[in-house]
Amino acid sequence: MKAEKISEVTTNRLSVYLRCLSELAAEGERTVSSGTLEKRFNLNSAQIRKDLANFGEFGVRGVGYYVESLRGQLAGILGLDKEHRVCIIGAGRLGTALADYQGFKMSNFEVVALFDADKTKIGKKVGKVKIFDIKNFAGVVKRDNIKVAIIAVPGESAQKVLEQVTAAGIKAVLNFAPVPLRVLDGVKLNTIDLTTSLESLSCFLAGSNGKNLKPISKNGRK
Amino acid sequence: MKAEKISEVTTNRLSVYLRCLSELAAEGERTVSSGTLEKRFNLNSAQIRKDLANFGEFGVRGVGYYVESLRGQLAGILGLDKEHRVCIIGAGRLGTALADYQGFKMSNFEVVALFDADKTKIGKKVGKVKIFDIKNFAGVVKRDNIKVAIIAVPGESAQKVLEQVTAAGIKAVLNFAPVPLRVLDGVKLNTIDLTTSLESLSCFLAGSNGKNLKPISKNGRK
DNA sequence: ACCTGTGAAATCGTTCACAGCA
DNA sequence: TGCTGTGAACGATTTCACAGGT
Repeated sequence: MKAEKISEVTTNRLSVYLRCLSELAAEGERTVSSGTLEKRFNLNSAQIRKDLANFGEFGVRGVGYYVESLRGQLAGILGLDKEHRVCIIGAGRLGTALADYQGFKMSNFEVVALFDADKTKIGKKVGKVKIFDIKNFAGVVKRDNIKVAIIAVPGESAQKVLEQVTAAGIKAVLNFAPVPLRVLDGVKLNTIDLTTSLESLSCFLAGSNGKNLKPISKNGRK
Repeated sequence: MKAEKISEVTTNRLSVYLRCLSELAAEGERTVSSGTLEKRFNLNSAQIRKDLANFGEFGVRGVGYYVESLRGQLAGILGLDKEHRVCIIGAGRLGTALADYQGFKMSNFEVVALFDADKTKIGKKVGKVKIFDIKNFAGVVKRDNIKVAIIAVPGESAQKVLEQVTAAGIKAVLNFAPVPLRVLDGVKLNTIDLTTSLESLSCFLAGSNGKNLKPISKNGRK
């Protein structure tokens, strides 16, 4: 094992492996080999082994991996053994839908606050989560020990909100605004860009990815 | 220009460039250089030029790119000049939130149907979009000329739904279920995996990515 | 026989650096 | 001079293939 930088694609796969293991555990499997994972979940077995080997020697030659044990290791590596307190900025459609999304529990995330600038929303609740004034952001973050922020505001305000978030000392941010954001060193920003995902489908349907590209000749304005 | 396979990361960036250009156009800029885009939106100028050069010679040496003209080219490449009719499968929280998400318009996507298996939901409407019985999937898809499907069902049913979707002839699918899915050749599947995005943040906070990895010694069971 | 862990090879993607055109 | 388009260098990631443990 090496003590080097692990790439993001690698850790993202760990997350996938963990879910596969949970499924196997639910079915009562005690051990699993990388080959079985390859066939069953169409992953690449060499890649699975390489990924895991970054963090230790979890497997047993001739046998495979012990499902429960590996599950625990992956949960630890991914930091899912501690609760993460999360806030959501933007109490619009997306923000409120996220606020009572049930899937957070699985990863030990707890949404504890919503923020908005709209006076008519402040003080209301979405499920159990109260909507606070964005002006009180830093105070609530400190008081409630919030470590993760989700940005669910329109693109125009995203950069400003991000700066507010990092100024309050938050180091992990999930962004849904479809704009390029600048972030300070030491802060982790993940963007989920629905627009790009959609346009990627559109591009596929238009055939612009595949082979046959028409040599669009010359630039527009002469 | 070459007539080769364009990678997904490349086309995803086109989508970003297009949004940057729209912003510049709104500000009245007539031309822009890759260097300006680099500084302003923190992109890499060489990469921008390479990406664009895959599709033609859009720039003018000594000048840069004509904003409006390039915008049109990119919209064409991404297939945004034609309307795409979309359905959403799963009328739960996520599905309904997506059904009246306003951002689809920007990319010329139109949500025309929701599907669910829950009898109590069928026939109701979310905004202007009617909820149909999933049993009538293929029929509605054909009748309404639907070309794109969004899967917003729980992980357990996602694979089955995907098979139904492809059986109905749909070739472009956006999936929100956090499970590995198998897809036929010729079908484009994009997955937006909220769980992985979150766990990536958690992993960062746990410090498992960075350098200092403890040499977790041996496999679990003895 | 089976399966992991891992160098080496192959592939893919990004950045550099500059020739050449406006 | 300013900027594009692009080969070449570099770096990262994936896959291969096999030595070695059980």
